[in-house]
Amino acid sequence: MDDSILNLLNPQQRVVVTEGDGACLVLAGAGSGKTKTIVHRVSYLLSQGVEPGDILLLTFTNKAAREMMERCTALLGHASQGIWGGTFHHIANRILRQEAGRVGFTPRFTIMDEDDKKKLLKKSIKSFGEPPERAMKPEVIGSLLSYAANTLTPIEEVVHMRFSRVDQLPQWFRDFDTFFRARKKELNAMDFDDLLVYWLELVSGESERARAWRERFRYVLVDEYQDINRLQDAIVERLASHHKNLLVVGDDAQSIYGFRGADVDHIRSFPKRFPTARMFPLTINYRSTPEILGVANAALKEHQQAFQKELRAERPHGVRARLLEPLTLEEEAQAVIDEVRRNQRNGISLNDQAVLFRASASSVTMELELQREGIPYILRGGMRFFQQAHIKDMVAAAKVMRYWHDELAWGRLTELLKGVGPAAATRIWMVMKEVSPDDLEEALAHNPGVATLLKPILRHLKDNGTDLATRLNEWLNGWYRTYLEENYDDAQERTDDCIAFCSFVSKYTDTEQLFADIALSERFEKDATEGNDTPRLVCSTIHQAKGLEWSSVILIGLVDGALPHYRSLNSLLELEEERRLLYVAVTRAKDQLILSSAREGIGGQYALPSRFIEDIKHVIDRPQGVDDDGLPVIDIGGKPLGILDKVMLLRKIKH
DNA sequence: GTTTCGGTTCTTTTT
DNA sequence: GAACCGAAAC
Repeated sequence: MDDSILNLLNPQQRVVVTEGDGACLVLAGAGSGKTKTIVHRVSYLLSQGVEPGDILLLTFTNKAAREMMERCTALLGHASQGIWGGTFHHIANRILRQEAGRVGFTPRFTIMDEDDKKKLLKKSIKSFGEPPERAMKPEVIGSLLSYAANTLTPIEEVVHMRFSRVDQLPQWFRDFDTFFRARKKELNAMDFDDLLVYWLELVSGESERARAWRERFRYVLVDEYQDINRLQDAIVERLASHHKNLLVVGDDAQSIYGFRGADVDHIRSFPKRFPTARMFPLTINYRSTPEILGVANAALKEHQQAFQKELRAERPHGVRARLLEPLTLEEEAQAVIDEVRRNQRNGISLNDQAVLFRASASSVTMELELQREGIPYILRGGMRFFQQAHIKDMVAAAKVMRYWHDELAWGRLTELLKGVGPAAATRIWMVMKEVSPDDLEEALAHNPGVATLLKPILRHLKDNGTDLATRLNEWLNGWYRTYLEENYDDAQERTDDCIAFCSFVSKYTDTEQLFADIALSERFEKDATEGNDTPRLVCSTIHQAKGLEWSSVILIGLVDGALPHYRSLNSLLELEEERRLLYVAVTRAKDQLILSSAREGIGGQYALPSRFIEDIKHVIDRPQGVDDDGLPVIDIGGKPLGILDKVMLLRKIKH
């Protein structure tokens, strides 16, 4: 390897790059050049003669995966081709497409998103029988099953811990789990958890293939390791069990995926589980000003950390972080826009600014105001393109056109028809599943009822020799557009989305890849942002912002109920995770950090300033003229006012 | 037995 | 908005 490249690294980073063999735990604080170090490690391995195909890079979110692979390409050019890199789910999909037969699926298995899974769960519960002794929503049942899968805990145990007094429930869950698994195999459909569950199955045991996969990757590197759950950890451990080169990088202060089974304990216990493991701290922060780091450190002051690491600021001093305390959400949006505009005047491009929030709902008002003011933005998080009902209808049509025998897709499509509900949809599927497109005529002749119902859409679904995108277009113009017009008042926008979807489809020659990319939301966002170089303000959830950085970061919705989220308030563990979310948000900022805490919460409720403000108030500037409740100072003489009095008074003043 | 319609309630975070 | 529930309509 060229020494000049090594010289771009600090001594802490360099030692990871050149001595990262065996089991290694890199404790990388926010902004300490974590991704840079991984990418250079890869570069170093290649320079030592390691084949690209022998390296596996794993992360958790699409964004982080894309960032990592892009930086590999930037540093290594075409030499990076052949490296296995992506999210756990992405790599699982890639491997399972080759090996599906070994775990009871065919290579064309479909991937269900949360909605599909919920629907199937509901239907399965109906046919299997409700849980005894207690009514339970399908979501709850689903999340218990998912938790069990992701933590490698027997479902009975999970249920027993959660509902200790009900003694038939664990048994019911065990049987239902078996039933549901079988049902998914019957449908040839996997949910997100299954991708990991079957990947683990594939690499476990003593079969020839399992052993081959365990020997497949000489070097396994995992980024954001603090977000790993037990299932993923088991996969990683197996994959590295032969060559034993496992390098994990993470920061226990940034663990924010507890809700999907992630447990900081994995990173904290890494040295115990791999006794030969070496630890490498990366403690120099290159990203943020000392002022911003000060806020980050203050936010974590009360937080229990296993690995104490004093993050050192490398950059010179900048401006102090500021807190805005507007009354309403409109005022908050307006204040944010003022800041954004001021930054633009000071030469900070929209590209280098971000508005972050805890929950997508917090962004609604923000979005409206941005639109009104004509500020270009991209929204990350919340309802994604492929999750919208009309796009899912298009996908279902595509699946029927392509695969024909797809029960879920048929169900979705037929229920769009007038006079078809769940019952008729099942009847139609019973006919279609026995029939191939060729002998369709005959089957329909035997089932005139079904034939009548299907008449409006059938001719669009039959193969006519043209490519998928063209056929989707015909289906859209021939029938679906009319359906949208009859059912939605925003039919035009939805139609436009469908047209965009058709052009997306036309870029693929490999349909399986197309459907996988849709299910894993891989390519679309990249696609949507390509070829459009207008600078845009990023509006993102904190989760989606992880690993990214901007010159200016504005965190909105810093109120109790949003951050920390009200559903986390009664669990100490979850509250800690909320605190880490604040830490992640703060450490995204390079030069300027603005926090905003409006008195109006989601749904017009009165909102208190976030309890976390208490911990950071000495390192931020609070606005003048605001009292401890975050409200404008009101003095009407006489005795001090309580919060409620003040709110009532302010309402009056406002109107 | 089914579908449709109208009113009600809620809306964390990601793969 | 959109998912859900109960009641009316087919």
